[in-house]
Amino acid sequence: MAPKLVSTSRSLPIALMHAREAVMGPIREMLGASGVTEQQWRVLRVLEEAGALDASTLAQRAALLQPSLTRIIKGMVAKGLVTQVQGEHDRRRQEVAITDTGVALIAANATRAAEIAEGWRAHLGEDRYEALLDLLGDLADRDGVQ
Amino acid sequence: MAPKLVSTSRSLPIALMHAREAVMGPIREMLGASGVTEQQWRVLRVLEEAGALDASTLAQRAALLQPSLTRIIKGMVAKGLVTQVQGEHDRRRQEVAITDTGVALIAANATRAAEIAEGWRAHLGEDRYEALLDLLGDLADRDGVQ
DNA sequence: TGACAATAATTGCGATGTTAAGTAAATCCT
DNA sequence: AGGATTTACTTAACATCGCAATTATTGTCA
Repeated sequence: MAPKLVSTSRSLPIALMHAREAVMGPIREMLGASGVTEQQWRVLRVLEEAGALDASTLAQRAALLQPSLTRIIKGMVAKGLVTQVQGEHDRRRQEVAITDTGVALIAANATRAAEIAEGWRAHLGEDRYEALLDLLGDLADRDGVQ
Repeated sequence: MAPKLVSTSRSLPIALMHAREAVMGPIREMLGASGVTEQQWRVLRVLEEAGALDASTLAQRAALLQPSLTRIIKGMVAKGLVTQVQGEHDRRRQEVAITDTGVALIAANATRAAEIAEGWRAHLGEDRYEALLDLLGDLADRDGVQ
């Protein structure tokens, strides 16, 4: 017979969706004023941290699919937030880099972003907050297995 | 000056996205064969567990937005997976219920779904798996605050 | 070298996410 | 009673997701 499935309230996918919903709320509120989406924000954050990246690596680190990134970058180039140049050695690659405008947008939101992150940390407590990030990392590391 | 933001690898939103990506992979693979999306699967799981629900409650429990649910239900009614009837007392409400076909679809995937869930539990370990669900629940409970 | 495979990115399509506006029904309030 | 609010859902518009197919470029190897 069919096994009994766990309660939906203890289902990992549903719990992740609910958590994401709660976490993204304040972020979207913050970003709305700057006219960037949460995806564009992730792209900016990754690029500012890592420097110029090819599209594949950028997509992976920003948790975006390649096709989505292609379209997102197009909009960001138009807004002057990033640049996109063809790779020299490998002309298949598209090197994406953040612009001064993009850096300025991050700076303009850094205070609020830090406040929001601190709010979560305070809500869960330092130790549990770090433990959560570790656990989520362990899930992501298992990507593709099974 | 602008505060320094945490590394993107320790960013809660990005960690959640990566975890979701990893967790959903095997599920989508499983559901693809049945011709249902992960969202439709969540709707079925919630309805089978809770019985008939109005659209708002269903959307909340399945972690879907109302507009998305409206469209998803339309497709599911067409496929015979759920029924949708106007509320008797309150005719604004739409009562959604799972059909025998929907129950059968869950049963057909229950074994594989249980295997996948067990894989995560084994990967993290019982205690850490439960702790993760608790932590995600705490995040979701904070929805709206701040 | 030249067909073939592999890689990086783009494009197309249908479904969903997100916000805002619209519609219908119930509730409030004097 | 009845006009203003609130509530539940739907529709609309646009961006993104997720998958598949395509294009352009590079790498492989007989």
